[in-house]
Amino acid sequence: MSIIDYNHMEGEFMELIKIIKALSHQNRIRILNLINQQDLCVCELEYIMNVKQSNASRHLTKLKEAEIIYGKRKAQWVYYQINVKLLDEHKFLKEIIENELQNIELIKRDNEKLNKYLNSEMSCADLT
Amino acid sequence: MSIIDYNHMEGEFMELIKIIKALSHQNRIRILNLINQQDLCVCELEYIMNVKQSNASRHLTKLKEAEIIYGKRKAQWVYYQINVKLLDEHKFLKEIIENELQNIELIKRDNEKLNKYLNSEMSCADLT
DNA sequence: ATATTATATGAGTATAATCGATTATAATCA
DNA sequence: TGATTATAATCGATTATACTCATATAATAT
Repeated sequence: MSIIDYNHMEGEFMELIKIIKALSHQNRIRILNLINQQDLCVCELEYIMNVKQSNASRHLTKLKEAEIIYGKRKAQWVYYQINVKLLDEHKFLKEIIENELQNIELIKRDNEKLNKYLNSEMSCADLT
Repeated sequence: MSIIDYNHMEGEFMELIKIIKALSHQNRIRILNLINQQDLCVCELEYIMNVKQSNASRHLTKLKEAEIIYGKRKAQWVYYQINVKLLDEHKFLKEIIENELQNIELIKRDNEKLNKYLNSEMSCADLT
């Protein structure tokens, strides 16, 4: 039996805690901020955030498990996007993503790097 | 060096993550819901939530460390209350506490038990 | 088919969070 | 003062989370 006994916690509460836990890491917040502006694949996040591929992938998995994001495959790449439906159902999520992050330096730098990348001629294929 | 290297994370980001982490446990959410309605001391929370004293106290400490709540001593008892200033600065907090919890059965039961207690002649002194 | 590229996952390790029981501290009361 | 009560802090054990490296899987390209 685990300490947090999800079997004795009803679905709605469990889901909320799962969402909040998914937000409780800086890399996952950074990912949400980025893909809220533009669908991105793992290697693009890896490049913009300057993290290991496995790191980006694992954090994406956590966000996916909480259904905050989902991925759509295009050729080799999986493009991740925000689950707008969930954002509408849980306004605090939208609040965090859209209003809590603007003054954070690391987020600003991520945004600059994203914009530079988007304005360049580059694509995922050039990032390796 | 810790995995989450707070030294390399600027203050604003660190503070936000700390707040979100403080929300990522069902007992802490329950506490916030309760003291949002009424200042309560540890033994009252222990009684209403039916948890161990050390459990309630530790979760309160986490919320205190994130500055979401603070305690004021009255005689032997420490009454905890919401930090309204922080709630105003971070609207997602207010969103969660006031709009996310109403449909959760466990929260409803907590509220019922709180109201029964408040309508009774009982005080902390009677709970042991 | 084989090689290449992108993504996901298993393994091992390190750190962090949680629990209950116990002990320490702080205020009150007899 | 000494006993009582409320709260906080500590201890050891357990579970959860996060990290990287290496490998597996999936799609594409030659």
